[in-house]
Amino acid sequence: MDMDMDTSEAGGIKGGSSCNIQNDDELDLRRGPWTVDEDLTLINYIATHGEGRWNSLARSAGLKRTGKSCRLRWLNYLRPDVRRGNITLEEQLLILELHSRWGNRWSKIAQYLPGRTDNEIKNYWRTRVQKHAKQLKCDVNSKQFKDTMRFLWMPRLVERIQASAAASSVSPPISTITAANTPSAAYNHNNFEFGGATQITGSNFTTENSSTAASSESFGSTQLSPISDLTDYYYGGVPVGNKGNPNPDYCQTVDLSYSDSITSLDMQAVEPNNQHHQYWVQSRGGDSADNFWNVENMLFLQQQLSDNM
DNA sequence: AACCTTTTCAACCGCTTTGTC
DNA sequence: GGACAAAGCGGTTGAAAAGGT
Repeated sequence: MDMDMDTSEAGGIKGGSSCNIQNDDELDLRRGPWTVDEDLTLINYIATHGEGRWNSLARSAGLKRTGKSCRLRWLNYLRPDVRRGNITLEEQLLILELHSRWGNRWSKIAQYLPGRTDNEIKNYWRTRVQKHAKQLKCDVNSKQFKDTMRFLWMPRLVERIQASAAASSVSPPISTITAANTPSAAYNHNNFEFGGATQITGSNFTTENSSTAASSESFGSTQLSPISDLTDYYYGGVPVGNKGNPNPDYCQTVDLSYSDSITSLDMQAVEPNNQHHQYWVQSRGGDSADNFWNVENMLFLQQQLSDNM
């Protein structure tokens, strides 16, 4: 096992144990942040010999690191196809959807976000999503929070993706719409039923071969419709991820265009400077990609939570 | 400017799964 | 089928950066 391997190489189970430190010293194994020289050594070695067999790789390359540490450094940081930087709206949407299906299966989720590592997705979930749950004083795994994500957060993400696509004039053609199946209608104050069977057709998660209904139940870990590998993903007609080139033919497009039926609340949702109604939760780093929460929604959720207690 | 608090994320730990003999 | 090693995974930690006072 890796633990055993580490024990034999690094000399201990607990990193902070004196035994471990002693053996680390004996083996002169390094820990902590990687230096530029170490990075270059690892990159050059893998460029020549390929990756894998991490323990022998570490020794052969002359790195005073465990094989495990080398593997992690390569996969999470040095690999040439690692994408860095802010998680895009599309990626956020995909993470939310896939997490609703698979839970904390970070590596599985990462397979559908090319260039993103499981570690990065995990960190995103913990720092952003769990933060919101904490702000709302509910458990991140609670039905209330999951419903909030599906009925408020995800439709809002779709809107923002659409809005940004429209702003950049590269939005793909969208078929005609009806007011009833716009995401706006789905969480319109008048139509919204928290956790109930509200009309959410505008934000159904679709794949090339499925039309998974976005019921609140589907947000749990059960009743998951199978998702095929190598599938292009669309959420509400918005391509949110792919394992290859998006093919519009695969898209079971759900009408998403805005219409005159958009309510005042909906308009506020895409109007970032409305100080009166909006409480934009700023994230450090300036992405603002997770700023979907407004006072009304938070109060609404809190009301639901108190009603259910 | 200095200090304190909060947030982020790279790296680690330990457990499980997979592969090989 | 058992033993062992390697790889993979998810949870957690802690240093550094950023924000707040």
